[in-house]
Amino acid sequence: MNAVELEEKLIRDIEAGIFDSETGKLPSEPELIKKYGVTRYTLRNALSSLVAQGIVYQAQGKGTFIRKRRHNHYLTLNDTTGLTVAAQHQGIEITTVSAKLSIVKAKEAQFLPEDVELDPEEELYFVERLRYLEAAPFVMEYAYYRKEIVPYLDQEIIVGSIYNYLKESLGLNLGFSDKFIYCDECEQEVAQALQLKAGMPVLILEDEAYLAKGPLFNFSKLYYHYKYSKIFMLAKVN
Amino acid sequence: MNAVELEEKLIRDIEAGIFDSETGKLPSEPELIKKYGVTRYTLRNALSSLVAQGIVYQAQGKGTFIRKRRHNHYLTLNDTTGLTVAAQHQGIEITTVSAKLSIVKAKEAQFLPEDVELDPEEELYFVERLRYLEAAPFVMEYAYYRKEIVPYLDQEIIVGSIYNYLKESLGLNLGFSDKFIYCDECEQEVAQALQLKAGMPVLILEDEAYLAKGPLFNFSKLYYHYKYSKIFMLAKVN
DNA sequence: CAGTGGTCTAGACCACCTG
DNA sequence: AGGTGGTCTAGACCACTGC
Repeated sequence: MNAVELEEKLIRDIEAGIFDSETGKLPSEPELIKKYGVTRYTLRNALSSLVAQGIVYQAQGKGTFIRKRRHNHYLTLNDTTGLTVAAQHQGIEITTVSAKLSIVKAKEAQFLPEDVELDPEEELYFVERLRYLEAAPFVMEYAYYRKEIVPYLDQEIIVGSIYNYLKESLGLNLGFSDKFIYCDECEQEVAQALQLKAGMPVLILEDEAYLAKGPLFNFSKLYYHYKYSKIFMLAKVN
Repeated sequence: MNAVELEEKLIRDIEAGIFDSETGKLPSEPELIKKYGVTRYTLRNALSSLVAQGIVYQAQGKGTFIRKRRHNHYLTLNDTTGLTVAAQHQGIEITTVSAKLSIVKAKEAQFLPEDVELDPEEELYFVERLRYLEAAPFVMEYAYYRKEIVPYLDQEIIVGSIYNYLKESLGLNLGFSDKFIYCDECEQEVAQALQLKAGMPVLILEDEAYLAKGPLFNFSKLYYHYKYSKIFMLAKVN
């Protein structure tokens, strides 16, 4: 069993309630090592992933404890998953209600990445998507993909999961992404899509995504409806 | 040399430009191990901290590379530091222009933590602070501290770094904190403090902070001026 | 194929908490 | 003092990249 498998097994076991439900205490590391037949390295990797997700916390000298959470938020931001709709696991669905595809040159783009200088003549796919959370407008996305890295996109692909297509069909090895979060007054075009009024708040997420090998392949700007968007994150305190 | 010392040394060496400035490539791991006299475990811990800060990235089969960044943001959110003012390193200062301290019972609090049930009669310190970034109003903070864990606060403490006081003077062992980020329309009281108008956007950060041993000791709500607040974060892409 | 980072094993010692 | 998690050592094998 590797770290990822162990992590999934631990989550299942926690949800199944097989550990002490009174105190929320997990067995000690030596016991878990025996129970799951892994080394301490693998166990601790799996556990630290659970810690990062806010599922458990570890206290030196005491043990590992399940966290009781009553979170009621839609977006989760963390190291390993980026920004995800937490509620998707609970059956709440995101649907793409409109998606538009075009090709533009970098010099014509509405915005450019902060950290990478592009050739003005470079061709980019431009994807505009409006997505709903259940029946409510949730996010208006404007995304550019560098054509030299993502050679093909079509309408069918962009209504689904673009990242899955990049990984599965194109075999791209995705690496990391920079995210910038802020809020601003909503402009007319976005306001209309999200059924807001111009000047009302909107939560903006700028994203610059890189392949594992280093090059930028995608940069985008996502406008979230402020009433349905709450980002969750866990941090170590220093 | 331990992982933290190595991390600091690596940052100094990167800033000093001692590595290949053309490609940004660091020496390979075996070479760094020799150079700094540490084991691979320690080296990789230090490097993964640099990765989490967006200072370098690692590409399997290729090497470790320095990232060129031109970020222009004020707030950094990451695992190990929580939310920090990035620009502080560059001489931009945060000053507390007003700070008010009172004691209330939990049942009288303006808001309560999502994840912890408090005794309505429990006493809390309530700290209201307005802080400026240079000459502009930056953040209005409303923070509650559980008196049974933080037995003493006074005016002098709350104008400075409360967390430093908790660590250094009270010897508390801080653990982790949940953070919720969203935006909303600004209410009158906050608007006035931030020199905004009611209804304009405001970036809100809710924070629930726990000791290493597990108990909640602080929960707060920070209202950031939307024009000066941009949060940076780095994520692995799956 | 050689060199890179990614994962894992096995074991030691340290720091912290509780009784 | 004994048990807990936190850090570190030393070494092996795997997966990916580029020549």
